[in-house]
Amino acid sequence: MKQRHEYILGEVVKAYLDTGLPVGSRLVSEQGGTDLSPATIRNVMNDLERAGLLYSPHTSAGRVPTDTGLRYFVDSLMVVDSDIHARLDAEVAQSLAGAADTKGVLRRASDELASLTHFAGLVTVHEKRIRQVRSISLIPVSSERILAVIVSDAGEVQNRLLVRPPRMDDAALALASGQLNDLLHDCSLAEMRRRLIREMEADRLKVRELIEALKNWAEAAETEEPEIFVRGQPQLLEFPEIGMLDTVRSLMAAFEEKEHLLDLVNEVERTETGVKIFIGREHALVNMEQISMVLARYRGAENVVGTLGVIGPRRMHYDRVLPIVDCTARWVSRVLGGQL
Amino acid sequence: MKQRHEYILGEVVKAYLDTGLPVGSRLVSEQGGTDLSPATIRNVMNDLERAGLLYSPHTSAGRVPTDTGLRYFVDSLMVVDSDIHARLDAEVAQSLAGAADTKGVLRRASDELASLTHFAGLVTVHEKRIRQVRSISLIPVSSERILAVIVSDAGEVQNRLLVRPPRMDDAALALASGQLNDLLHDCSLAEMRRRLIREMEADRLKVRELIEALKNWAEAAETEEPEIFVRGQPQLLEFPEIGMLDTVRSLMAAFEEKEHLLDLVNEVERTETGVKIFIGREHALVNMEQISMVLARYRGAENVVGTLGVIGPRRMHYDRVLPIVDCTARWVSRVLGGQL
DNA sequence: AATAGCACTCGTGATGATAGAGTGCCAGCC
DNA sequence: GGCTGGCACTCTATCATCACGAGTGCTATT
Repeated sequence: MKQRHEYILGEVVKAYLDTGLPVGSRLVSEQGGTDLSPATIRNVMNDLERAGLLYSPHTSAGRVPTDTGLRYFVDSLMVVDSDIHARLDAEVAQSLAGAADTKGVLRRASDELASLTHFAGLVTVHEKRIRQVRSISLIPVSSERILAVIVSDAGEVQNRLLVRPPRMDDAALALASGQLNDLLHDCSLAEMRRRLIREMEADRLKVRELIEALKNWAEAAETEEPEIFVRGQPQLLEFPEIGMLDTVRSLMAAFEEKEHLLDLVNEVERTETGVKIFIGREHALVNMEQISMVLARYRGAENVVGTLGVIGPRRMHYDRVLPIVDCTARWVSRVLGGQL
Repeated sequence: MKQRHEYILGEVVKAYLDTGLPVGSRLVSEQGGTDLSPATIRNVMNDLERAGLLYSPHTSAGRVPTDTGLRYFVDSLMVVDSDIHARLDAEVAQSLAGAADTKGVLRRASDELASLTHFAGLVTVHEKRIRQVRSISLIPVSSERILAVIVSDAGEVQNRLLVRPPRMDDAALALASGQLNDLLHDCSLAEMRRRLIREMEADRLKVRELIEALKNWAEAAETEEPEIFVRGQPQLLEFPEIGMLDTVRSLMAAFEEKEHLLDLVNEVERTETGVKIFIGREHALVNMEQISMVLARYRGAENVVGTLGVIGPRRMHYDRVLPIVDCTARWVSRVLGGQL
């Protein structure tokens, strides 16, 4: 592509990102650091339109970059201000430092993404499920309740209050706890369920209710919903192109039915590390052609991994958002890696 | 109020609930079980308007019930179909039965509220915070991690993975666990924090890092966010009176900043048990004049209490929604009371 | 007391004219 | 040959106008 064409594409994109409106040849001629006449620019824009990088909503509107146009801009033309990283770093670090636990870190991360970008911040967690049981213990809580705690090989913990079987004192409980631990040590949830059923049939452990409860738990844990933290949705409505009723509906639906979002987000998973940008139709979410996403993976210690990023209008300033997402992902990884 | 006036108010309200549009005298005259002429009805409607129960958006539109008009309808005119309870009961019970734990029950409840009413279902949890520590225990997890578990006097459990101090074997851990338990047994979170600080200063327990971590935890737990489950928000957008941009924005903001919602919801708390209805401006949420809420308390065992209900358009069929909320609250209470 | 009729008001939707923005193309200029 | 100024053209957004329909309030009538 000729240098002039690149230059003009860049100018059109920049103007579009600022205003969200179609940009005409005159504007480019006047604002840009060039002294080309509108007519010349029109010719170039015509070429760009034929190449599929721009398009006109109608005859006498200016041009708007297509998804491919924006993509070209992001991939080849955009320069990310490197100074920004330094300023961001402190801000993000401070915000995450105050968090108490993993959940808190992720919540704050989504908060921070939202407030830095003024779009919606999104953090998802994958792989948190217990795949392999490392240990299980039963702890007395009161005369009527006991607490069961399962720790996975990934260090993830789940616990639940259970009803204490009648006539089971603390000693018996400790014994049962040991037995259970021997039985279930290092097996998967499915295996755990199977073994518990076998035990129930054999009625070896005498505490049928307890085992039943554990079995139900194992079943439930397998089908648990993935978690997702979203902040700043209302901010999106400020953008008229998103304020369309259909878009809002789809957006809310997407956040509520997390599956679609997660499918998409999994793609980032498969990509190399780094930030991945989806522009307009590049994600396949319907009614969300006006929406872009900037996502990155993070990876804490203990197999806590996931995706975080920003959902905003197609016309966001990718050069500012990209370092924000990148920086946040790095810090989340660092904080989680250090603390958990 | 004269019987005829009540009758006509009722007809207007019913028609309004169906269509959401202003209703004129002719419509009432034709649909209703009366043979009064439109002119007569106009006179009555005029009286009702002066009484503040109806109002006209403009000269030649029909009448719309005011908040007070709807309130009068709900309090005095509405008859709740009692058959509905029986059908609901089975449905709700079945839906909640499948849930694995408290959180699951609440999530399903909000789901069920949303799908039964086609509005947004809302479930909040109060009083789940730990006020008084009943017991604390440290459990070995791996050579590098230990699990700290705090059980409150309300039976609520919180746990957290901590880094195991170097050179602390399982025996030392058990010892420390006992000591801590003696120290912190039956004290409030604030008190727990104070004692831990004192211990740190005296350096009596030798495991400074551990205590520090616990202290941080106590601080974080005090400021923890209340939980809230919302489902079915997108369904609200189907109603044109809610599809207004301002309303949507306020709605999303309200769900995101839970404080306002919770303030409101706390009012239900103070009321006697039963279902409480907020119509339009009766709640003080700005930009949400077109929105009503139907809320009820639930109360499980172990001090798990909260509020649940429905957020929908002002023109909802209160006679159908009311039993749904009521029934759900009862079942949530029952299920949580039985299982926890 | 209820009704019928009528004049009046107001919002809605269609129509048409106008101004403005921006293009495409052509002829001329460097 | 590439760039530019000029011009005709197209399309949209906006506004005023108009007719229509809906519904009311009032008054005369039964």
